[in-house]
Amino acid sequence: MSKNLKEMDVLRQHLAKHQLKLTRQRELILTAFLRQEHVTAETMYHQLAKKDPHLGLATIYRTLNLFCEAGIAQARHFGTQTQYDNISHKGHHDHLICTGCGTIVEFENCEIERLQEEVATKNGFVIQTHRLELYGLCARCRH
Amino acid sequence: MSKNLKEMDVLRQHLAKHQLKLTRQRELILTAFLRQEHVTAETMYHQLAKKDPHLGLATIYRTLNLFCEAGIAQARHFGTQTQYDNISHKGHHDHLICTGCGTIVEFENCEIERLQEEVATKNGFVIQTHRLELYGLCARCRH
DNA sequence: GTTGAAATTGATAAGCCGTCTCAAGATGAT
DNA sequence: ATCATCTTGAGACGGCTTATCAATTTCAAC
Repeated sequence: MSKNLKEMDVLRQHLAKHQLKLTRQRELILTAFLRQEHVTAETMYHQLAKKDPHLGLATIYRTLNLFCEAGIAQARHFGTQTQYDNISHKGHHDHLICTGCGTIVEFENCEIERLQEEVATKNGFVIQTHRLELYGLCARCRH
Repeated sequence: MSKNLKEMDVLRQHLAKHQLKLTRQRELILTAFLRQEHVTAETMYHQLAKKDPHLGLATIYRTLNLFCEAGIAQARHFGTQTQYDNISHKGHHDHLICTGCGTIVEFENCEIERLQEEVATKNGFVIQTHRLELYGLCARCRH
């Protein structure tokens, strides 16, 4: 629970700094968001329909984008949809994707991350986020 | 020119294997495509409007997707649009992307490639292709 | 605790990108 | 040259996201 409080404080500070207000909806969406690694606006819409049937889809989009600006979430385009990643879940953001059956295996490799930083620095960049996807055939699909 | 011939052969083989036909439009689009590292359908549409004012946007989308299936191009979602990358530019298919100004710096890092293979093998995968994008701010946009 | 200016919400319209549809035209095996 | 088949172009369509706007909520100042 202390973890959620931390994120809530980040949000509160961001709101204060930009003259925005803390609403019931924003609290509700943040709490639900922090329970998962990555979501789409649509999935949150369905998840939260039980708790608040009147919560609008537009509000969810607006709020998730707000989280991105506050540095709590990170948007990522996956296929045709936008995934919102929970930044506090470090690691496991890279994907091995089987082109045969569609299986997705998440992995993390510190050495690769380190080399990425190295490349960025060499080019004068400061990395905010990254995306690494390896496409291939899993053991089963190779037969 | 020998390089273009090679890609044209790859396309020809793919077409033959799938009972598809080599059309004037496909040749035109391939030639223009091979001159660049990455394009969007929209930019090609404008570029080619001079050579063939009647070339439709749908045809460009269809053809670029065909190139992906033939292994000549690779689709990548950037922001709200889809970028089609020229795969024949070996060694420069990884990207550093500035979230400020949109600048794209291409790079290659053998060590990262090696580690990717390692991760894949460890998980029973054989890599066919991959995608690595580092998002951040370039030196200029950081001020 | 009231008040009131300013921000937020929900519902829906609008927008954007990419795909689908289909009649007209091009291709290429025979 | 023929003709079955594939392709094209133009616009309609569809999914995802953002914009619009009247009604509501928040919160700082009384």
